Amino acid sequence: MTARKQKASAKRSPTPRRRDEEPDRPVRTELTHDDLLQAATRVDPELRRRSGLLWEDRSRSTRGPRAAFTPEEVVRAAVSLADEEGFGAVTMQAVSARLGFTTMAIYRYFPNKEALYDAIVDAGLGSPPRADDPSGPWRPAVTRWAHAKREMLCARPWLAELPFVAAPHGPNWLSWLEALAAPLSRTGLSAADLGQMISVIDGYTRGASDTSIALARSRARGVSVQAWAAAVGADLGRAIGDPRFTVFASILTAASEGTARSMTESFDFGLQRVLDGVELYMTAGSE
Amino acid sequence: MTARKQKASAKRSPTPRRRDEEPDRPVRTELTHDDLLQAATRVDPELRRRSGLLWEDRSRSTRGPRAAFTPEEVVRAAVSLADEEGFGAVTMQAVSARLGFTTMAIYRYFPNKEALYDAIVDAGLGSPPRADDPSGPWRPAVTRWAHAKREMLCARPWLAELPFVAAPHGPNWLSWLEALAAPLSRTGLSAADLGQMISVIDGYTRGASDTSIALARSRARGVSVQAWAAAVGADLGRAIGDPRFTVFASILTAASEGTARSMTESFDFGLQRVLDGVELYMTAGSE
DNA sequence: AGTTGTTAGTATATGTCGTACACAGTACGG
DNA sequence: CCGTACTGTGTACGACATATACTAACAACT
Repeated sequence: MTARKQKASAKRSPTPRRRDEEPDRPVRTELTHDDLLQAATRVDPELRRRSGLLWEDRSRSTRGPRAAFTPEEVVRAAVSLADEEGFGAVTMQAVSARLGFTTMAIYRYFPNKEALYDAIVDAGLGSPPRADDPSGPWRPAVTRWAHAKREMLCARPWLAELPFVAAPHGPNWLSWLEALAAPLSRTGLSAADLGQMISVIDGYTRGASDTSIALARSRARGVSVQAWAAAVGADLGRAIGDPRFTVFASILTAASEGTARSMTESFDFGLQRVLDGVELYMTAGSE
Repeated sequence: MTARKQKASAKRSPTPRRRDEEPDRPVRTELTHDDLLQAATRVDPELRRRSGLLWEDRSRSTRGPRAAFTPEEVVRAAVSLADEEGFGAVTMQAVSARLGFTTMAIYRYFPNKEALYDAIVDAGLGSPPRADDPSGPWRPAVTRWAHAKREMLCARPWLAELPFVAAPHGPNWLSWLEALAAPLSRTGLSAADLGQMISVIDGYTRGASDTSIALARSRARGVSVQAWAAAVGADLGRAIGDPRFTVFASILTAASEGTARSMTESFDFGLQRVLDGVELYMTAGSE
């Protein structure tokens, strides 16, 4: 009955969960880049395995029957499933059914659903666009990068449904970072500052795309743009007239009668403000 | 068979996809603020109900037996469950068990899990910090807001696991926006520009907190900081030596020997760049 | 006070999902 | 040409969301 979950709620026992090699070291909130690389030597075996599945060549032994399909086919099937029916539709059964095999067949290739998800995420990210001018000015290149990333996220709105920072980072994830780092590095900023700027630009791109992503996700589920806007608008509209949200309400009503910007224009406007800030730091630092 | 699994909530109608009042209107990608408010009049009934559950007073009729608990208690139990054991532990069974009732009892208060999640998200957001100086300069106030929001997200890392832009926005969600809008409005920017700046700052805050959130989430699951850093570092470390990621690898190695910034410092550094951009636009526009 | 209808929590059942485990067939390497 | 490592399959189980039918409480109207 309910006794089983009783255990879960009462389990704040002396050993909370997983054990690590350093048992009672005080937890530090602050973390430096140094820590990051220092610690990379001793890796949690579970996460190492997940990461390995993403990066290492998985060539199978020549013994036994020939494999009927490849991990890539599994991932392809899963990605198209997510594209067509949303991320929630990606179940082990649905993926295997699409391939024409039993559910358990997938487990020969991926130890569990998590591992499959890791692969799906990296595949879903795809490759960043080629840099058209590898020595041109940084700012238009970065602008193109941000728009491309936003478009990619809108095209695959299910990507934003999972916390992919926590997951192992695959080749495509790194490729996107590299594609941003390359033009930025032409600014002559220090390595430390470059890392910062990457996180500023990537952070804005990801965060400011949220509304567009949500819209794209709803549309993928068959909700019309009108219905979606109605739902969001109705929520925001509750601010109007409520004494707790006077400032926000005034923005809302004023904005509705002013010149309306499209979402892409909004994104670009914000991006240019962010890049202004980056540029200001560069010029102020160099002179 | 490709299991026809819609989102569980949308599966009752004979037609798989949800129908809207405007059946075949061509889908428009671009959306203006105007559309948003225009359309808010005709609201999708399902979403309206979810939104109503968050906003409207749910007083029950006086007939029948007295209620043994309130929706607030359910939400409180669910939030503490998420805090303690992660968002994945929030199941209908676990929540009800924690309250000491049967699973189905919750369905008297929330029509389904989605509706409960809506409430949990808004409760998890909590209230934004009180503005200490309602007429002081905008920039420190906005800085405090961003840090507060980041801290809130790190304290409840499970909030970032769900796409809460798509969900109905509750009172707390609007409160956070209001708390950011208030100091920003003192800049004298136009309403349209204010809306933009809100999305810039909120977008950066949300996006740039990702790494910290992921760290917090791992820690909440009992993974030590060292193990987490090891996993992330091991992935990033794969860039080093790989000809595809030369620029990024050089940033990585150079940064590791330079002065290390803490994550909070990094966040603030980026935030100040963003605010520089905002400020630049203000001053450039006004003079 | 007795009746009645609404409502609250419960019991039970069904279908989906992830995944453990044992199996039977396959083909390489000895 | 046989053993063995590996293949996909069949079956089973427990967690989970939720529909449906129930029992009992209790206010309102006789």
